Amino acid sequence: MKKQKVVDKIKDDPLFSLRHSAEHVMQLAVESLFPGAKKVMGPPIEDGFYGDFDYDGKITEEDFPKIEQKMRDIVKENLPIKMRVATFEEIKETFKDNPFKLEMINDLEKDGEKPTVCEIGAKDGKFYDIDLCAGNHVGRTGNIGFFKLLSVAGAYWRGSEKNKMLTRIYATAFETQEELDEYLAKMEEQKKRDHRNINKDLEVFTLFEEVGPGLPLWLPNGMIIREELENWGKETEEKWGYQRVSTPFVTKKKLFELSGHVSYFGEEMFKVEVPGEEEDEYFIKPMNCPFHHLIFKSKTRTYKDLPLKLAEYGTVARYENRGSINGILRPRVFCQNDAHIYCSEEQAVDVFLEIVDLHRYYYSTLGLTDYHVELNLRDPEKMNKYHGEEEMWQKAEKITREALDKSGIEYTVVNEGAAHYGPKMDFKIKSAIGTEYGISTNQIDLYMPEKFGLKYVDKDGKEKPVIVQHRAPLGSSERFIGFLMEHFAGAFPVWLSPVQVQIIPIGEKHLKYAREVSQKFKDKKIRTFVDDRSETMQAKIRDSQIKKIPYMLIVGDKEVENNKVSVRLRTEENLGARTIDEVISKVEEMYLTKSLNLW
RNA sequence: GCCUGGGUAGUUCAGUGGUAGAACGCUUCCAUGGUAAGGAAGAAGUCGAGGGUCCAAUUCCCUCCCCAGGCUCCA
Repeated sequence: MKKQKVVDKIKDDPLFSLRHSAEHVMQLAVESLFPGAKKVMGPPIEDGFYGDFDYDGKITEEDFPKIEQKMRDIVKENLPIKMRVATFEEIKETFKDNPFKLEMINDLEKDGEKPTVCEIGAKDGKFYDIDLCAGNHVGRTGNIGFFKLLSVAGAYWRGSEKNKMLTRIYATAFETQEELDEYLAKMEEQKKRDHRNINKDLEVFTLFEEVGPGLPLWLPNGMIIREELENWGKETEEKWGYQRVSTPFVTKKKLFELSGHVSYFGEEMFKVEVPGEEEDEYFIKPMNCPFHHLIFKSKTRTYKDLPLKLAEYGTVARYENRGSINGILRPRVFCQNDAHIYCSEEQAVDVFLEIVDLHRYYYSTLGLTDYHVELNLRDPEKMNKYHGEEEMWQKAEKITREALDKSGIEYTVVNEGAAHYGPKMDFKIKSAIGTEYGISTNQIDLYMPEKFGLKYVDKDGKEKPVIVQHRAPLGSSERFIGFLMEHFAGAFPVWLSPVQVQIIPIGEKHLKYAREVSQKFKDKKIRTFVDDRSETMQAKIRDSQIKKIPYMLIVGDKEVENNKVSVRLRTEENLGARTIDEVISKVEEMYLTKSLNLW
């Protein structure tokens, strides 16, 4: 289950009351079935609700049927659910054995809020219950609709790993059985779309325990996608005035101390043992930034050089949390579509605008339309974790906001996600099935020039440049391709398809002709294969469909005789017999224009 | 990292205190097909790794490794 937030607006949703009530019923059921289990809390979330319990024993998915049965029993009782204002005295007494509830009650009291409670059932009723609750309920337990428990998980109290871990049960509820079934079907679809599932048919990457977690090996198909994408990135950057550089993947600790990364990411860096150099610690680079700064510094730069755009497809290694590794979406080694832009303060807004345009170009080419920008500023409660002067930060924020406002792009402000050296502008993209991914991050940085002593010669003396730090519209090749696998459900556009044309000879006697046709496509650098297995045509078509190969060319007696090919698209469209030249020019056109269409 | 569940053939999975099965895939042979699975035979497994209990462990227990789903605030 994906992380979901409780948004204020869903409180108006009729499902909110229903799920909120269902959650209370779940609490009742769990408390009666597992003596000692204490409810802590449980809000509705976007797609359902969850309940957190303080319980020293184990609740597993095997227990779900009996919890659900108990819930149905409570539903049958059709008990009233009522809200009322309580006194702090009363509820402190009620929850005297529940330290988590008491903590919440104390917070309420501190904030000067009125404690409201909801009561389920009558005092002499079977399921009498009182709970601290902000309300919005359906009137009776009989109205909680159709529900299903989904999964059980551990969750830290208040999300901090220093706190006790509670048992969380995820569930969902809808007004009708049909809606519930529809939701469950959607979940199934999401699972099928998971890039790790798609990978089984597409053979993009593979993982080995002996290589290590989060360290994917790229298979030939994956490499085709990756190189097409990276070449596109390089060509585009060349057109947009970037210069390519390359920097070593191992470096002394010193460099990252200078950039301030060691104190923030020290634990997330891979250390390298270097015999005979004990006085210097070496690391595999977790980012490319400091190297690019040094390249800027490698000679005298003048205002005429600005904006200087240094680009690198740089492979970096980060020792990510074991639990957050996920296929190629979150590996430990990945290749960034990275670049740093050095410019004057006056140029900064325009440079930023150009970056927004670059994103627009990339995403519209790929047909990605559902995205927005998140502007991450400093967390006002943790101001001490950021480097640099207040004035510098304000300037950086002003530049970023001005650029975003001018660009007309939709953006939201988040007060906590800034990098330690500057505000962040992240692009969040939704895949075709609505899962949101943080793909690209872009930062403005007035701090590093100071740290690295970067200067350029202006008309009247030396000035500090502004750095647009780490801009990466295509993110990392790993995550981007993982995202695209889900987005396209494996059916990549022609230019990214590992095999673009599959030639399917009907019988063995058509093999020679099939190979001749294949060569004609290969001459045009179209990725073409002949399925020469001794299988039926139907089986070959089926296999090509599963691999989402865009074009299937069937050749049999008729085609050989007329010097044609029968074209079947992966959309199951049958275009009938066509001349080879027509097909080649069509495929070539779709390939070269990076079209999202097949014909 | 922490909680829960899992790890058996390339893949998906079944199964058992007496060292293993299916389907798909793969190889070979037969079949010469007309738009999503033709047939047969065969190869393929240190049952995640190490330790313990036992006459005997893939199965029971412990440790570790790997995989999956969760884990800010949000009554």
